[in-house]
Amino acid sequence: MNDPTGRVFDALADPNRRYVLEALASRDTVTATELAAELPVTRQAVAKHLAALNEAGLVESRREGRETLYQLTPAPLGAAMDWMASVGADWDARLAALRKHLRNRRS
Amino acid sequence: MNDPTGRVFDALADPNRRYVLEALASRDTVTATELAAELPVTRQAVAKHLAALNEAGLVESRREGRETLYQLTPAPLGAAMDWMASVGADWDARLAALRKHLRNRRS
DNA sequence: AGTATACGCAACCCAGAGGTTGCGGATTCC
DNA sequence: GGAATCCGCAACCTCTGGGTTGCGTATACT
Repeated sequence: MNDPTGRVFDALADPNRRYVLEALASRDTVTATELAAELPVTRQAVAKHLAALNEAGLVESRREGRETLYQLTPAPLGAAMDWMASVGADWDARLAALRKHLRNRRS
Repeated sequence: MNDPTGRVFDALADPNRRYVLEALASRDTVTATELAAELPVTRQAVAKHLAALNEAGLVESRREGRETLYQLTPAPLGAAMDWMASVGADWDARLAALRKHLRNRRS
């Protein structure tokens, strides 16, 4: 799991974690207890998810007084999207080659 | 897990599954035993992974004689990329608004 | 016909992820 | 100072996901 892209997909694989990211996308700062009120899980569970997101580099934490604020860091999403795009692109290339080959055979 | 996007991320969360997709991107057709030779796992394990990828709509299977051929179907990748893009975009929008706000305060 | 190959199905094992409860320590409010 | 929040740490539980072995079956080779 040293692979950063792998950690991102791992982080995105959980629905609660995706909810956290969605919330973070429209709220720009959030605390664990705040999210725990909107989710069917405990504050500690949310804290673990935030830790996982932080581990994946998708989130940064900053302590402000007695509460810990979490903030989105969408950069790693780019790398993950690049991976998917490359898989899709290579496949598209092969598909195009196949089409060309079929056209040549037919003529 | 009715959410199709969720199933895609779930599928991409496993390194062996990502290897399968990479192989499939450059080979356009593949069998379970073939992949099992290149991976540190059994044929059955690979078969399960292919089943998971099929469940996520990333792969299609077709039986040809005594072997089962698997083929990439990259369409669902697009939906997953859209999800990530929207999260990133919303965040970027909020960031731009914050910058604007700071500029106004400063002047 | 007999052997070898490729598959699917089922039972089983096990580590780890997601979740909970129960604390104790800071920080803010009155 | 005392009560109310907000947090982190740790122990614990449960269940599912990735993996294996074993077996029966269908297709291909010779």
